[in-house]
Amino acid sequence: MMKMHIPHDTQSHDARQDARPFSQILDRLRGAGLRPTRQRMALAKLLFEGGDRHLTAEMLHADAQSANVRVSLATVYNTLHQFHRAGLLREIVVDSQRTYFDTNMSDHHHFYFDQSGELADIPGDQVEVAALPAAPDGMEVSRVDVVVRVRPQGA
Amino acid sequence: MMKMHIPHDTQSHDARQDARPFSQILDRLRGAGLRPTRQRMALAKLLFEGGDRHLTAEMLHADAQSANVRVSLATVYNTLHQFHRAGLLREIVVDSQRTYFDTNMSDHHHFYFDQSGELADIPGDQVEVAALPAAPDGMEVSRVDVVVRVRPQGA
DNA sequence: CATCAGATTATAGTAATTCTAAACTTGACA
DNA sequence: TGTCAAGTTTAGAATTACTATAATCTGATG
Repeated sequence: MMKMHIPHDTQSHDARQDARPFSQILDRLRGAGLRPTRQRMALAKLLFEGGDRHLTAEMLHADAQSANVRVSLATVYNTLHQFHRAGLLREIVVDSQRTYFDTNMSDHHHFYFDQSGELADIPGDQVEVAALPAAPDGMEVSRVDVVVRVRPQGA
Repeated sequence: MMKMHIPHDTQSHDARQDARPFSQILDRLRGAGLRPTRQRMALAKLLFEGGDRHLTAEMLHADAQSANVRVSLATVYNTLHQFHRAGLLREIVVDSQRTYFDTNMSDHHHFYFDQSGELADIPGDQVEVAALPAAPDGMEVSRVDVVVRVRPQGA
């Protein structure tokens, strides 16, 4: 594998292609007061080079291992939360006992497959919340999450 | 308090008034193949006599203690899940690490107060999901949950 | 009122996550 | 470029919310 010159979008970029997204991440990290360390940059690569992803800390940790990036699980947790605070990731709550992070920051909602625990994006324009109540006194809406739970037909 | 003959719906019932809601619960439990034991009936009383409530297992357990109902935490967990399966409670996922149950079974959505971890019902007609995508192949929608996350103004 | 499937309980176990404290990097500055 | 404080990482312990286990109890049925 990996021998032919196939044009693809996630692997084997040249330096030019990498430059744009990574300087963006670098800026974001610096802006958030986070040093661009080896671990953070490696995790960022794993997170943002693969298109839209939904993953848990354990999943990212496993990813890192298979990519021969040695990072502790504690660092994976820290990094996910830091990236979240820096506005690079979205946190999704669909399952108590498991926190998912979404690399897709655009306005959108989710399908949740109850049996498998998997998540899928619903493009933003396919869900429309037509009416919303006023936020309670002294409060403002920080986000509206719509989760469409699905199960195999007839289950 | 509690001295006048005010028509009310949740507290200080006489036996006649209790008969209706509790025979309903009794029927539901029997229908679900669950014996109406001392513990289950006591928890049902705590759950359904106080109007609409959002609570965790720990909260219900604490409630039971203060009402001098001795029930183990394990039984509280079992009972909440059984009531949920029997269609008496709704399970709400808004916070990884904490499962809430809602005694309000009508069609409605929720406000979630991020700082305090509290939940409030939004009446069904105040949220309107106007457009929904088709469920993925072979799947059917089991539920649509809308969570409006709020925070103190300016936070 | 004896039986026994079903219910309850204390306690141990588990999974996800967070904490801790020591060791290691990093970036700024001499 | 060497030094150092501040920021990071790490292994492992701790915590939290929940589930499993196995012994004991209960209550519907005959």
